[in-house]
Amino acid sequence: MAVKYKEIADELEKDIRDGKFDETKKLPTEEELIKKYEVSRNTIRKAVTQLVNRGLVYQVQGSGMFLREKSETDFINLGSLRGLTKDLTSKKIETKILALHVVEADEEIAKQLRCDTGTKLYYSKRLRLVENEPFSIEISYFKKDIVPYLNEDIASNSIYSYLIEDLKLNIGFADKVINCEKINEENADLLQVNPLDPALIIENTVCLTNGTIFELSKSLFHYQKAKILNRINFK
Amino acid sequence: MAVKYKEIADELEKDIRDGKFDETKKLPTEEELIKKYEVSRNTIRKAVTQLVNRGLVYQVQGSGMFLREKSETDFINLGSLRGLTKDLTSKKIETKILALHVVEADEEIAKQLRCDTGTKLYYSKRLRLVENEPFSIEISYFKKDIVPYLNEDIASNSIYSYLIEDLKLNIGFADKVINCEKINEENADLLQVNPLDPALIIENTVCLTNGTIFELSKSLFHYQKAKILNRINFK
DNA sequence: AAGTGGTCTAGACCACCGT
DNA sequence: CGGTGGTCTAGACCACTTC
Repeated sequence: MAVKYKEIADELEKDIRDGKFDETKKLPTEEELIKKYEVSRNTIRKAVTQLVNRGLVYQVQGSGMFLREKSETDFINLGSLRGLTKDLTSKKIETKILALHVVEADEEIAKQLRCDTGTKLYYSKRLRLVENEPFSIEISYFKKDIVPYLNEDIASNSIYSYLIEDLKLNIGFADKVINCEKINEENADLLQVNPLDPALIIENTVCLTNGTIFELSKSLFHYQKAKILNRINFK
Repeated sequence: MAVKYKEIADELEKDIRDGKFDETKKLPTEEELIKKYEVSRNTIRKAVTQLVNRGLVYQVQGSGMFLREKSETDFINLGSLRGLTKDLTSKKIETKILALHVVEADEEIAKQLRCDTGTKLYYSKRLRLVENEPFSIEISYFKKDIVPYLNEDIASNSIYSYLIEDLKLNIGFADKVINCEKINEENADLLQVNPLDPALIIENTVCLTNGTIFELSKSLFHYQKAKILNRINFK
């Protein structure tokens, strides 16, 4: 880390989650935070901006910085990097690997990944279970030159933890497209719903900080169990 | 406006949309923008941060500031304040008002709006048509003390334009919950789909900058016609 | 090594909220 | 009016990319 404003943001986030400001529902003033952390005002403001972007805090000019109401837990957080493992912390999550191997990009995938057809990719298909019940099906393609190695052990846990902590990938931004469809027979079977029941779908295109696309994924969620939460700030 | 960094952000956004940087797919360097707009570096950086948050640009340390690929048009943009009218600019949008009147908050709504039961609210139910076909059903509750007046004429166009430009409301942040359900008979009829077909749903709780909740809405989208786009930045 | 973005500081002045 | 956030400046130094 070693970056002050991020460290302060993370520490404040922890304090917020620990309920340290629950009585007042307010953060200390900028002045107080400046003294506490011994940094300049801009650094405090940058840290707080992080909290605002994370949906934890809102600022009112002339009045103070307030906690947003705690969001429902157990929702899928669109803005969070890692997937289920971090979103549904209170639940038991299991992963069943349905497929994991190297493939070559066909024309369609190559176009979406902005690479040549034939480029080597990891293909994975996983069934995620929450509290022992089928929750989602996740199909992913990773560019092999960026993710050179993947195995069942890694894919059974959080792939993203591996990408970030082990491979040290710098993940920058993503496009997410959400819609819903009638589910097909094969997937209905996996999610234990009826064919033609709805499925909530997120298609995800993920880029490194330098702009390179490295992952394409499609997740199908159980329509009765999954809800997506997104906290938005205007201004 | 009168705020420099927002003005610069808006001007740059316009330039981007006008294709002014399409050849290089890069913004001018910070140095060049500082000279062009005659402001300090921090002001330029704040303006660019806006563009990053809007999903238009990404920054690469040591290299430059690059345009993100143009997103599919005709998607519902989760992050945008106004609704369909701004998202699907290329399309013909019509609104049919199914209900619009003042009601008193029942227990359930009062709880969600953090107000007393019996509080006066505007209730509206609208059918939105895109290119002459049913697209979504939008049900909204507005606190009447914050939105004192609403009529069919306003609700036929963009309610949000009215709230912002006429009522000068300062809209701050929102919680959006997305899921999908089987549609009921009445709504299936309106959207011209079959009962039990899927519906994509967004439930929205909107607050002013001072933290007051003023709107609650639920939108049901035609499952084959609606896609939601969300551009996310990590870091 | 030169170019370009990222972090941090110190200080000035403005705008808004509440008493 | 005092307290608190919002905008803006000017300058220093660091980190990464590119050649």
